[in-house]
Amino acid sequence: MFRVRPFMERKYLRQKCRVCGADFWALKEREDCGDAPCTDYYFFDLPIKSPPLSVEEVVEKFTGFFERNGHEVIEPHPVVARWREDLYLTIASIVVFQPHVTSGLVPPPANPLVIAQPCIRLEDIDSVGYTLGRHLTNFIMGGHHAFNYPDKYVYFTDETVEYARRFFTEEIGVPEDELVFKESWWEGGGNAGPAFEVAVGGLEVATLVFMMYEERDGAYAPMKLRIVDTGYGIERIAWLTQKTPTAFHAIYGEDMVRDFYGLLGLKELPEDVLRAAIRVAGRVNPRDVAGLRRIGELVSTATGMGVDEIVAGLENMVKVFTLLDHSKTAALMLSDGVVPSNSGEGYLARLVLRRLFRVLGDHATEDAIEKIFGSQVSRWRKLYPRVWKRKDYIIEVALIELERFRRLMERAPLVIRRYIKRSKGALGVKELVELYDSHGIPPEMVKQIARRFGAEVNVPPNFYEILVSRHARAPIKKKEKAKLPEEVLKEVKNLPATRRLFHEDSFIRRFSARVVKTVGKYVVLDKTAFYPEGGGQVGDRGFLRHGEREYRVIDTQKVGDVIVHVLEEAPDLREGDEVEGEIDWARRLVLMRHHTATHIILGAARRVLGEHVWQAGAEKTEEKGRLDITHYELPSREEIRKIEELANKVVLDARPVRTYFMPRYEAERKYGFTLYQGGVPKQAVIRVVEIEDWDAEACFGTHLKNTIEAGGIKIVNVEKIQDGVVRLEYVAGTQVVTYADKLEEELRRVGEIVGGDPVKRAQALKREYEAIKRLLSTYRSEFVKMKKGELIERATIINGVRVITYAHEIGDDTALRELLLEIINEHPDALIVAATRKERGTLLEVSVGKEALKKISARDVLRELTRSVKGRGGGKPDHATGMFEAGPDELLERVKDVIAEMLSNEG
RNA sequence: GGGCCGGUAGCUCAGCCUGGAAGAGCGCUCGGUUUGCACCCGAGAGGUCCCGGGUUCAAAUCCCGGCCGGUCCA
Repeated sequence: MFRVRPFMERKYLRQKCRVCGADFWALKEREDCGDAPCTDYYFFDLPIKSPPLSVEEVVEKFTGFFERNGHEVIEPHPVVARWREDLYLTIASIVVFQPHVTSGLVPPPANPLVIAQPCIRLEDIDSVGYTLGRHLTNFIMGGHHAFNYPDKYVYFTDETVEYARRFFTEEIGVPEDELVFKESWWEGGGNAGPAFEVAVGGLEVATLVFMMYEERDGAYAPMKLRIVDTGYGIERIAWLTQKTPTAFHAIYGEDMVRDFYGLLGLKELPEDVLRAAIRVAGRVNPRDVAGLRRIGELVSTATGMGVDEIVAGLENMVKVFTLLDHSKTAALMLSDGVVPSNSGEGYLARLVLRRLFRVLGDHATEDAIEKIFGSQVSRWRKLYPRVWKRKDYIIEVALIELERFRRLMERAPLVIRRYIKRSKGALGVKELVELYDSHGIPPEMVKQIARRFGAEVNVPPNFYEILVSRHARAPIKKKEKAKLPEEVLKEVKNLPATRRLFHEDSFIRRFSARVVKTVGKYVVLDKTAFYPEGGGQVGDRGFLRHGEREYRVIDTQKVGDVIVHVLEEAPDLREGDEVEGEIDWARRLVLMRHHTATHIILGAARRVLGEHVWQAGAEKTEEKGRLDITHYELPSREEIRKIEELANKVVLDARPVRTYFMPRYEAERKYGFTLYQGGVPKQAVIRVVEIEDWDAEACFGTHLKNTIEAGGIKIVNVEKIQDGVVRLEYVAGTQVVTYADKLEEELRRVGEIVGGDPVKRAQALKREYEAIKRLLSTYRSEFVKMKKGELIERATIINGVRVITYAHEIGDDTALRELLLEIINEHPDALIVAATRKERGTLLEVSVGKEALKKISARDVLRELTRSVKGRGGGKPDHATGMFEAGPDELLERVKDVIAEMLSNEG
């Protein structure tokens, strides 16, 4: 496998690395495999012929070379992998072609092809900066791909290695002696295959993967396709040619690095120190906290600078590099329309932004944010015009997130104080984990703040491991539960595709068709106008008729390309029978209106709120349409009104609604990825629903032929269902009348109840309610004053205790409580028992004054009482309650006897 | 999509673990004091303890379900 033709022809030697033991190929004999960490970086010392190239120039060189060699250049895709259900971000160029192309379902847009794909990988986010540029969260992967089908071979290992050899030697001017191909094995995303890692002077510059296996039932099996999957590190190649001290200098340019140092008020290390550092940086294990220290020591011996000074300088450098890296990643994500939130790709965007704010620390001002993102969008204007175009959105969202972050930080001391109090001074690992996990406060900050409250905190070095172990892994992919019984699925799965009359003409309501199969009450026809549930549109209902018999269709579903009618009862039908179908047209028309309205509203929302608005879910029922969109705040009344206005304008414009079947890549080229609002179809040819000059989406559903048929659209509800996601609900056509009717009726009924104009009466009632509350409290205190005197007079003094019994009949518990409290406060020698009739019996409440407490306890009174009377009770010595079956008068008599007896025993 | 945390006066929160009569500070109103930018002193108003159910003699407190907010992880 690894003995490829170019190696044989050019007499490369297969050797073993003395350090890592890997097999590799090179022209000359050498000790190691030429890749960090087996060797230090030494590419600065190599005579590389290419002039210094910027990132943009490397992209041009790369795509140009492969274009000249028979590859078609493909435009890069967004960094947010909207076309994939199992990934949030584009982490490699091959991702663009997964899973449909790699599985063989869809042909590639060109073959072979070349692409310079911006990618985002957050796995190594903790290492950014520490490795002086080896780890980045965003990078451009130059990929040339060839897809070899069983009946169509393009090229494989020999040509791939030869292209790499020629690109690096001829285009970049790397001396061939220094080109090392290390044998390797690559696996990921369910695919695997042998690979070469290409290294120059310690720097890995490309990986050549030969994908030929796929995971099937836990083992690797040969794939139908054999795919050339290459990844050239565009930034690393730029670094190689520029020989700047770090990759960051090569990517962003000296000026921008200096500017970012300035933003943090920091100064850069001298160039010779940086050069000494980069030379050994390949050895650093970024997960090891002591890494920088070790570099410091190594560099100190080489340059004579103090270790502490070097380490401090390196730490500052890490901050600046993190800032550069994260702000570019965030800008890329936001420009692709990601809305920060607490789930999905929105969370990833928030994660990156928050790390950026933390690095900024006290420098995290509005001004700094504007400068940082302003300079990123300018820097990448040429390579990523769309980032430049979305500048305002990027900055607006970054500022909103900054504000959120600040609020979180303001809250932090309060939360930490609570935890200190709760855990009695010492914060343990459990508290630290909870503070981070539930409140987003990292342990370093906890430590700092806790010190102010005088609490010491020890952060375990493996804190993040502990954290990770707490989280059980869950698959990203949400499984859709089957709506049909298992045996039906099995029986129906392999039938020929049902002809979809509803796609030929969405206005067909009657048709005749032939029965293909029946399983119980499930019927498959050779063709049908019944729309099966999908794309958020519910399945059709109606009737199937056969001779004199009529069967009610209660739902329609699909299994692959087979459409299944769900009948109310098992029909008397056989294969080949001719049946007549009729769909519930009134219902279907409403569904079509709501479906087309959904596309209209989405278009309006994108225009009013911005292009980051993306469909996050939708449902169309008979009652209303529902559309969840990504947006960073609840739209204002004004914005909603504008969306509604715009939507109705589109309705009245009478724009044609057209549907086409189109090859996937053609549709993507024509309409962009906004096509995939409602999800990604699995076919090579997709169905596009286009509202003229307004909206185009890949959609399976049934639509009106013209927007005017929607009649009108009214948004009836707006709510935030999750951070970053807003739900719009709306009705169209006759449903608008139904809705208005309902509102009118409700308002009428409210008016009837309050007697008069609802708004005016409600205001008056509110005022009256407040007044009555005030009046009630006046009456209460009057009542208490009056009753108090009366009860004191009626008291019987037994053994120095003023015993009072009282049957409370007015049903005001608050008044009673005030009464009892006032009596025992004013007369400490009082003991009062109040009885109130309740649904479940009689509630006794016993209150005892301070003096009387020396002789008798309320709890004991109840305990004694329960010896002779049926009931239960308890409480404190000065206040107790109990529930009894007997009536108030009888109970009060009994309790008087009990108290008398208790007090005489006492005396 | 899942885990965790929170929801008590206009605001910030205590009380919840261990059930027993609704609390503090700020703000507000009134009175006193004071020419000093977080004045001071006194009095007062202000509550659906998120909602629903359960356990209990008794629930802000315990249990179950829901809603809302936050946060971490996919």
